[in-house]
Amino acid sequence: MDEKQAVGMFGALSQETRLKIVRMLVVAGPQGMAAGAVAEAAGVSASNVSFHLKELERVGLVTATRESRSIIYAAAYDHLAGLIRFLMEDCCAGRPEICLPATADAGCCPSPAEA
Amino acid sequence: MDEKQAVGMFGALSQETRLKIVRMLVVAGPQGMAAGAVAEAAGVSASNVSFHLKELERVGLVTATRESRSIIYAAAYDHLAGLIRFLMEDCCAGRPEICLPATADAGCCPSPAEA
DNA sequence: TTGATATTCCTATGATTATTGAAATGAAGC
DNA sequence: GCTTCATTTCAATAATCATAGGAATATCAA
Repeated sequence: MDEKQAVGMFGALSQETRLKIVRMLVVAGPQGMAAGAVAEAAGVSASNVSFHLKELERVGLVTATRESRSIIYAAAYDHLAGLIRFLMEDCCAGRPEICLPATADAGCCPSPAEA
Repeated sequence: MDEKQAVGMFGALSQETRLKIVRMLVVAGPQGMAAGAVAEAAGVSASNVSFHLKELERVGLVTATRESRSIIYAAAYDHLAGLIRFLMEDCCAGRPEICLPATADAGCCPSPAEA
């Protein structure tokens, strides 16, 4: 992950519809959702969701695979992880006590206490 | 953290200079850096760094405190953590094995293996 | 107060981006 | 081959944002 990639990804996430889409796909899991289902769930037009999905795919936040008539979009978990890692890189050099709460408890990571 | 806040934060991070600044401040730790030092390190003009620092402060990614003649900017670790949590929210509902790598190993979080 | 330093405000300009609807493409079933 | 369905492309418009330089403000030292 380099700076330009990260800027592109953050830019993709800095738009209400796209952020909503990514969060939906993150919840949807690896099986993903069809473009039409995304459009309906997000409440936007087909052409508009296509526009945004393409942008998300361009920056690497989602993947697209054709499945019969539909195109299935799924969150690119590895790239999401890379983005977070990039943002917090070297945060903890010498000071894990500061950055642990910022990274560890992202909703599912077992905290040091329970681990 | 609501959607609009998150969109604002991602928007703030979607600009090369601002992303560079945030990453510098994340590394700098809670003591932060003076605006002038940030400008020099980022290689941009004083007015430009002021513009970007203000935007970062507006969305809550950095904090500003006056210290004599200088204004010290520091990363808002709690809000950064909130942003990451918001993005990955409910990712792991039922599937921690998918989302753990995306959140746990953000550069400093002890992996389950070492914990 | 005067001078020096640090930061911010103001104004203008150029560039990028979101949105829409209609038309076009690609895939599947009859 | 024709029809239907899902998605994408195209063109035009409106809105937002980055950058620069110069003026203005605030703090400290002498």
